[in-house]
Amino acid sequence: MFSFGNLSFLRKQESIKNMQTKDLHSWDLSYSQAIALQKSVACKVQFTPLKKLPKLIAGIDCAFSKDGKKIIAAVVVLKLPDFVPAETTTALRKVTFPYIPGLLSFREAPVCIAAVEKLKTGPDIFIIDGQGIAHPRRLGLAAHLGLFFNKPTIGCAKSRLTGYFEDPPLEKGAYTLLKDKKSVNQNTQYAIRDYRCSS
DNA sequence: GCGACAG
DNA sequence: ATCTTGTCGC
Repeated sequence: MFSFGNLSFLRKQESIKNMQTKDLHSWDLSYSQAIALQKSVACKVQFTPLKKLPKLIAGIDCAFSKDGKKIIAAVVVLKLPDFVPAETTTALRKVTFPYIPGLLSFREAPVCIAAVEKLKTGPDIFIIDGQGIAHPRRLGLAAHLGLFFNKPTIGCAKSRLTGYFEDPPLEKGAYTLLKDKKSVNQNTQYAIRDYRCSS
């Protein structure tokens, strides 16, 4: 039986845009409730194209203390298009949530948010160390933070969480699709379910 | 029922 | 994530 905190912002799914950092600390929900809430939030996500080119881009990554009891987030803001460093911040929190594949947000989002809230500049877009919508419920850490910040985010994970893919050619701009089965069959479906029209 | 599984 | 050891490629 699991019981975890840090889920109130999902509880307030009807007002994602107004979520506050303080909302991240007060509720205890079960593992299955957390999953249900991720699905519920993902239902409401809509994609909107960028209207103008970003001028500031931020990168976020987390590290842990040697004893594993503290989590540290660092944010680096770069000016575009020349990538000149503009600002950096860090934040440190106690670790309050275990690592569970699919629920990384509840472990890393709070400290990431704390670090971003220290920024004096307002980045137009974020690159985040984790999956975005390439997630079983379309709500990886990067997608989650994108909703929280109400800004575009790019999930930049170092390995696969869900689905299968073939390595793309080693050429600039090359890509392959994430599929739902370990197969070279071209007819396999796209791995990332769309929750916008389902429960 | 069993394996897979971001950081 | 972090640590440690073993293997591989340049």
